[in-house]
Amino acid sequence: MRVTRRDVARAAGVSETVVSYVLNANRYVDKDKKERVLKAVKELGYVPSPAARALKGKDAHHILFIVDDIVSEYFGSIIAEMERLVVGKGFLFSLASDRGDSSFVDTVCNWSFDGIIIGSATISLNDIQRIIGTGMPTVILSMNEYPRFHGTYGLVLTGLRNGTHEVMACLRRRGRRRIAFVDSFNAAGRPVDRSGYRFIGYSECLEGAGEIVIDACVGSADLRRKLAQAYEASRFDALFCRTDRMAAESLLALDAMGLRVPGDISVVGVNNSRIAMYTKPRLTTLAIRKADVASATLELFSGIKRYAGGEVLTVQLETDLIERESV
Amino acid sequence: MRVTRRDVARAAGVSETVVSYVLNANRYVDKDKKERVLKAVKELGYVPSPAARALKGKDAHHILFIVDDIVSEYFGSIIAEMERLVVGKGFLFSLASDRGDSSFVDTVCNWSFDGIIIGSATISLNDIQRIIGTGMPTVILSMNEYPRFHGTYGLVLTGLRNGTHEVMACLRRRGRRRIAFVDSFNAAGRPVDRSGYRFIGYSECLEGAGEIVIDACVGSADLRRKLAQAYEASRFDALFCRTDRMAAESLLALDAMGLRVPGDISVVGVNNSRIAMYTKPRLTTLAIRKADVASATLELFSGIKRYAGGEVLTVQLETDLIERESV
DNA sequence: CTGTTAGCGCCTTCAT
DNA sequence: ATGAAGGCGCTAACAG
Repeated sequence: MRVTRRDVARAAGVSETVVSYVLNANRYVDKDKKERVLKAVKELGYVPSPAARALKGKDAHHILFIVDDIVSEYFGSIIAEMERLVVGKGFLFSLASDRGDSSFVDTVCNWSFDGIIIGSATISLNDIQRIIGTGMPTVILSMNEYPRFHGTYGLVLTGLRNGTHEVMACLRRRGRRRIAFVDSFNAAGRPVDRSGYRFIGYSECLEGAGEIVIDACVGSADLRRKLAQAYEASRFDALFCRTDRMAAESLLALDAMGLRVPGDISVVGVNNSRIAMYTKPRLTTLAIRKADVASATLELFSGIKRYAGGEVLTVQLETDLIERESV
Repeated sequence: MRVTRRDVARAAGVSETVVSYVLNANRYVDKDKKERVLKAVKELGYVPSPAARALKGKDAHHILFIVDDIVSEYFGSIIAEMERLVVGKGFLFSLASDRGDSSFVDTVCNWSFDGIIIGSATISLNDIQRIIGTGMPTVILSMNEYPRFHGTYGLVLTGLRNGTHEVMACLRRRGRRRIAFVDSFNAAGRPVDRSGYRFIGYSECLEGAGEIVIDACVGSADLRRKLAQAYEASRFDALFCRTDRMAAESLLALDAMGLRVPGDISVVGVNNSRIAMYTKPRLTTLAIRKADVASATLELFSGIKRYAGGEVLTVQLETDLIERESV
């Protein structure tokens, strides 16, 4: 059955308090007793109940990741990296997808997390503020330009803006001048978010050329239609796509339109996801350094706990442009 | 700050106990008071602390998913489905990847989950038994033939075995006779697991033809080499791959070998993941009904809580063969 | 150096 | 129909 501190205490022949002291290493404990405790802990496989710890306001070894697309492997790989970094320490990672309904924030606020990662581009500013307001260490994986929130929190700038500059430069080097921006699928089919770093980076590199934007499409058919339309109107010679998935979809669409990649058109995606390896031609893609994101985030969590003066701790990361066959 | 039951009680002008009674609906409470409580709850955005509930052994609204490959979108889509089913009820989904070290099981056992899903093919039988032994509702997403564990638990048979029969039949209809089985990547490069339903289904349909097996490869280069070798030896005319990813990798390898798909060789994957849409040719794939997996799992959780007589509750699901261009 | 004690927020008898 | 009180497992003063 469940093994509690009491069991350990009995097995080691000490009082329950001593067990706590040993495990939290916050009191000097007799060498001998200490060893007995450690031994008992190991033998019984004792792990302090996170629920009880949480109740006392202590670390719960619990990290929450708020995402907008659970299926995206982007989040999965970051979690995998973080897990690697804390393996053996008994951490638990949870996922919450914000599906527009703010009520999930109530839920979030009543758990105790050691860290909350906001990796969703669609979560409302108000909800972000509420989450930061709980006092739980929060870091924003910033894909967008955000206002300054109130309180202490972390900001990981993944480098998409500069990375996009690189993409654009690469495209230029290949002689591309009429570069279009392709947004992600979105059930609502709304216009591209101009505060996203990808788009900002894109528009900063237009060098006088007019912007060509394919707003969020509802599905493959819609994309196909809009792409054809845009080609008719603008004769674009390159596509910078918000994600690899969109780049892959675009590849299909272009193929259907009889356009050759990279012969006629260059295509670039973002994320270096598995998909990018298997398309034909293989995708050139802007890779976020996921391992860096993971370690930076973890460090920010402890940083936030130390300084709580209301400042925002920022980490700026680099990206890597992975050139494959599609440019 | 954090809003507790006490705040609600004060706001509604009742005692804390009444608040509990209203929320748990396990006592008759005066209509009027009840409404005041509900109103206060809504206004304050009160959510009972899961930590405190867990400590009392109540539902924690917390579900754990144990996986072997976090990056795989398979698990992500099942979680997404489950989330849809319980949206608004304040559920939290957590991920644990078993990385061979059993110590994570100690951790798992000391949390309180309302449900634990075992979706890992590599977790040890011993660990599974320990998890079931905690008494927390456990369901196994069964990709393999498993022994009978001790205790009450759920088993979701995703239908891979019959599904594989369909795949083989489809391949036969296309005139394929020398069908090879391609295992997943695996750092250890070990031989294919013959207790997996995919392999079982495969070997049941050999009809006298000898089996052709590509054991787990360490990476793309390894796969390429083994595939070439196997082709030399057996002149296979079809590949049934453990996952879409392996099918995609195989496509690349075959292309490098100068073999045409589906002209010379047919290729089939499993999972209907996004990848399958973007390869060239597009992948024929065996789709697991993820939405059914999600709902069956949730139902099993409540089933397990009701009957606790030591039986195993089983659900048998169907699959769908999605025929695209690669066969 | 170690044990005793008072909660953390909640649920559940037990009284009323 | 409702309130008081004990305790889930743990931590952190507070006394020895």
